[in-house]
Amino acid sequence: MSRTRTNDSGDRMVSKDQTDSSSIDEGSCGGVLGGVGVLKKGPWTSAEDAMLVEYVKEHGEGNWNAVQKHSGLLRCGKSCRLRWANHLRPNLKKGAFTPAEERLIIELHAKLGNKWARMAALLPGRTDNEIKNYWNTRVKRLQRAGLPLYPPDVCLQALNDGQQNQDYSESSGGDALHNDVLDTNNYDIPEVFFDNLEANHGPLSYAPALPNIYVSSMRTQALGSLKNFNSLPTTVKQAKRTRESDALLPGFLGCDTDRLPSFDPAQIGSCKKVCRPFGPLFPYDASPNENLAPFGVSITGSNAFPNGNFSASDPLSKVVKLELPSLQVPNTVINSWCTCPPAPPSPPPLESINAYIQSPPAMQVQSDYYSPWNSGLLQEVIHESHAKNRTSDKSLSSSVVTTADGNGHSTMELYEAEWGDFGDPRSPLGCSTASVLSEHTPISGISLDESPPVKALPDGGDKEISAQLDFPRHDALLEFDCFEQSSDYLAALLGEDFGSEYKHVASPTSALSQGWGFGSCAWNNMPAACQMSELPPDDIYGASE
DNA sequence: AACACTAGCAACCGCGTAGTA
DNA sequence: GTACTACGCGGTTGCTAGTGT
Repeated sequence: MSRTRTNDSGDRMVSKDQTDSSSIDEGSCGGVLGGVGVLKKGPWTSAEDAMLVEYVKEHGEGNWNAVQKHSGLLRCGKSCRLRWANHLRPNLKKGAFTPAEERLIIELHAKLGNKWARMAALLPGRTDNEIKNYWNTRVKRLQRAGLPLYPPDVCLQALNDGQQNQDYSESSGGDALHNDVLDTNNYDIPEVFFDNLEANHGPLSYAPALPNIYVSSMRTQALGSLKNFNSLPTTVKQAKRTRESDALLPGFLGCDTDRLPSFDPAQIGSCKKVCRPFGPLFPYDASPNENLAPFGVSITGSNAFPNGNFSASDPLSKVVKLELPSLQVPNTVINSWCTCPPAPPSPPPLESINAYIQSPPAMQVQSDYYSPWNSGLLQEVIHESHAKNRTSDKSLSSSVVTTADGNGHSTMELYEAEWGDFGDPRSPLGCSTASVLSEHTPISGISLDESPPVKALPDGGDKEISAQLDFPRHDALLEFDCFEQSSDYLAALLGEDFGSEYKHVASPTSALSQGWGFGSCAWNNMPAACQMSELPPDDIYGASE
């Protein structure tokens, strides 16, 4: 299916041009330029390429509108620039993306969103258009397959970056919701990961549907439709287009050590910052019926859903509409709903929350709405619930976190299959993120409607969850060969400083040892199921120190 | 073999933004 | 302040090649 891209455009274009004189048309660049002639559109011919190359050799890049003037090329400057940038400039790498590149793209996209040019800058020899096409194709493919867009580890890392950003913003003393850093870095990221452990997307819910998917590119979909997905980075758009200002890079590279939150094991269970504006991009589906935040808080206008998915016609969104973009939600809301102890003044009584969860209004409470806030709230609730009444009150957790089918399968198994190319997908968080992603899988082959009802866990259910999340200890993650490879690759691209840190972060084990990256992400964003586990973190991940 | 369908890619288009004269 | 230029990006279109019937 895949066409060879190597040097194909020219030849193909020649034939095309030879047969299609209609390619000469009014160009978007003005069509007729200064009476010189009609600007040509359509595929480039080898002759045109040669002319352009010659021009660039002589005059260098830039001033593309002068190309037509100086070279006689009947192409608009824009077209020339694109042609040069995408096909003619030296050191362009042709051919299919390598697995390492694919992985890197995925990682970058998780961090940067649709910043194709920025990604291209980190992928030597690749163009933004190429990356975009690859991504869009991939999205479509995975969408069809009902797969999540991102592998668990990438999701988690992105989330962790968000945490870092949050930490940074908080430590910087600024208004976390209004400072530029956040505007730039903290894109609305869906959260509430533990919801996705719902049984209704039980393990392997769609795994059988994807046997033949191109494994190396198989992560996705989670994140919904292509449009939804593509729209998500609109948050990036709104984050203002700074020209390689690197404003976003900290988010992605996440390696500004000054910003790195220290990983305090003592903090692990404290659930202190469960609500974070998750960092760069976590594209996901924000279909209309998923806009309902827990407890009836429907956050509309979120930057995360700029694509119109917040349909006014959506009855669910009528509950409570916060018209502010998510990052502009009043602090009071945030404080009351998202922050954990110390003593949040306004969190609804646990009982009421429980009541709500257990007897939600007549609306969808699929827990598949991911606001930047509900995660924190839920985590808090869960945490409190767990702390308060570890043995008696399982209802809350069971409402939020449900086990799969009880047969011991976990969603990770799916990813194990999906992510074979990238080593062991059974990251400690694979369980959650996979579920999270699957939650937003409209085309998963299993509709939400078909999902089994959320079931309350029997006593000890949390342990069951824990058992189901019986992922290997983190030392098993050493199998993340490809991940390491891509990290190495990134290191090579970005220099040792970044590379080393990124690699450390990228490496689950090193992340754990360093106390961030996977480590901090792993726990702070740990699905409730994991957090509710009786096991201390060390018992989950294994001794990290 | 012929046809229809589909995936992937190159290129275009329109809009917005940044830099500069 | 304005115009111009270049760039970035999302969306779209059209073509080619592969695949299925």
